Amino acid sequence: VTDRVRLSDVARRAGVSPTTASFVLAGRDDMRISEAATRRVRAAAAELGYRPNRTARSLRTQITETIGFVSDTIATEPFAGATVRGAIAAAVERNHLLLIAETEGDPELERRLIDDMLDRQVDGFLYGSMFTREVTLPDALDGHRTVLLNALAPGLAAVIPDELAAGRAAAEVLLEAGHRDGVHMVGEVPEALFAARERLAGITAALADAGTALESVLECEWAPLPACEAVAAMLAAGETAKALICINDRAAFGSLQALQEAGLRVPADVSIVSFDDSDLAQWVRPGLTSVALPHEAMGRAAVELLLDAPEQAIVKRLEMPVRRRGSVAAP
Amino acid sequence: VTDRVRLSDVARRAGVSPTTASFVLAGRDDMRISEAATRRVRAAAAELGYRPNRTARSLRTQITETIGFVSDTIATEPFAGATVRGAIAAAVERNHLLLIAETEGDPELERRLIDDMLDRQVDGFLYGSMFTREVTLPDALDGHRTVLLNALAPGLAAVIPDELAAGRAAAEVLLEAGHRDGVHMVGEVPEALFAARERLAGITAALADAGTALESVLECEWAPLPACEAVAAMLAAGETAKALICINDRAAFGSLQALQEAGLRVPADVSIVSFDDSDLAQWVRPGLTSVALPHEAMGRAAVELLLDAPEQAIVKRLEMPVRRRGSVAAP
DNA sequence: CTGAAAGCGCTTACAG
DNA sequence: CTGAAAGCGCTTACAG
Repeated sequence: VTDRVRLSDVARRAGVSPTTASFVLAGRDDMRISEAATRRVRAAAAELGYRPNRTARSLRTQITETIGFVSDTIATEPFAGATVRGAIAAAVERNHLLLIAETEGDPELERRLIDDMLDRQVDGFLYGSMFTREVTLPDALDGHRTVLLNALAPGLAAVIPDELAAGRAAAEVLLEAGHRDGVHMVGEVPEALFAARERLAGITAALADAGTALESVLECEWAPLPACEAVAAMLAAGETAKALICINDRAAFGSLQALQEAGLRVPADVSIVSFDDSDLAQWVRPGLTSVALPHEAMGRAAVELLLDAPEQAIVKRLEMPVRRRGSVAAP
Repeated sequence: VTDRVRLSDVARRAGVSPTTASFVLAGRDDMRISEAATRRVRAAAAELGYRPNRTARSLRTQITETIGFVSDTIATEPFAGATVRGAIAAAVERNHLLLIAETEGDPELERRLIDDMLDRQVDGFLYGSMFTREVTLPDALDGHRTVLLNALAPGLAAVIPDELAAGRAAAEVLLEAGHRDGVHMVGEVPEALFAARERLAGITAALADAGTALESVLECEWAPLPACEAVAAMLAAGETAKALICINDRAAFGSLQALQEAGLRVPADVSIVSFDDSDLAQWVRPGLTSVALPHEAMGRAAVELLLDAPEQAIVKRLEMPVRRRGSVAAP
């Protein structure tokens, strides 16, 4: 590596002081630098391929244009890599870079990672959670500009998916197709799970608005096998099902298997709507109509909130778009 | 935020010079600082909760303990988020942090991101690719310590999955179960695709060692529908299939559908082995025996290579472990 | 319109 | 055993 060009190199070549060179390069036209000097500095910088040493600049300005992204986990569904991608893209558009770390839910590791980022003088934090939930902000983040990502805490800026509206949307897809009776929900709804609670509330509200209600909620884990067993059991009990609202695509996948094994066709006999819009939703046949988590948009929105509205404790609820595929038909 | 404690604050409280405080905190026992001074500095630092300003330190030492992770894409299969996770974990274990960015395959954006990281004085780079492939190192990275991740270039350190051995392993799973005839491969093998080429080479070699060979290669895209159609067409043409080696789990998923529709059972009538070990492999029934991409291990290995063997152009081929499930049986 | 000087918070020869 | 001083590469009052 050849040594980096410094500001003093540019200044010397342009025949001005570092002060003047700095003013020109910073674009501070309030300093009334002469046309000639401006031109010479610009030319010198270009010829030498000058790039400012941001470490030095940051030491002086106290600004690093770097954001810390701290999350319990990064790679896993449903709080997926697309969130990271969205955050990175929004940051880069605003000339920032992201320092990323995973806490694995370990408070000690979390503390250390936040300190490590603070030592590197990050300008602010994105604090993320895999599942949407209420969190308490770590002490280490106290007093530092932070936006919660897929998490909520009193008095703090946050970005979450609008699960309530998503629940309504899922139910409305069925209502629009003409379904009123025999609508079951597949997947347990633990009180502690924000997404589940809100989805169910939205579903219930939309059905109530239409003067009807859920036939039943099949309590099972959010995975193919449990869902398959739950649906099979319901069918075996003689219940009629005309439509299933599955808590996620994996549960929908299992439900699909149960229906097939029972000789029921989707969507001719039973319609299915689910949540997440994971890859699975498009691989399965028929494709699943699914309400998507706006991962990328959430990452973007969090960065935008952090950078554009530094003082406000706004909670942004992002729309969860419905992806229509072939799993819904008239009853 | 209360102002950060500086080294000079610690020194004053301990009654020593910043020099002495720095030596103590840096653990430079070659400087023979007195027991008493050492104790006082340590106590003062602890009481004040001192943490060094890494920006200032970096400006002086030219070391940031920060690594730049540049990849064409980060969130997508098969070069998955687990790679990022592994890299982050290995970095944190070594007291480093990761600056992460995505180039989206755009050379201009790539150039800019690398420069942005260089401006922040990163100590080195991980340069990643979504698909394993030969790359040419961007000019901007010239002369900077770099490890390729899921990519190869002459004379450079790199971490890639051992696809050749993986191909052998897939074939051996079938051979061990007693398969010799009627083994087909599902999925096209473009010359440009390193993974495909090597997998096929490994399969071919293992079968040849056992004195047999692939019945055919079904050329189709690596997705459920194309694979389903290709397998259906083969069956319709009257070919007999006893085992399928599918280029990835999505192709295996499609193959499974085609077999089911043809009334063939897996694994009783036809065995299936595939690659990737994605979530799909465990959701499907029977579960797919699949050769896994060691994402997390690759991320870890790349960081370790970068930090522990800075001068060597080692190419690490990481083992792809076979995950055995229910899709293979004796013919 | 321009430059000399101070200072951001550290580390590290150097001198004693 | 310890400290005064220089310096990493910038930015920015301040003076002229």
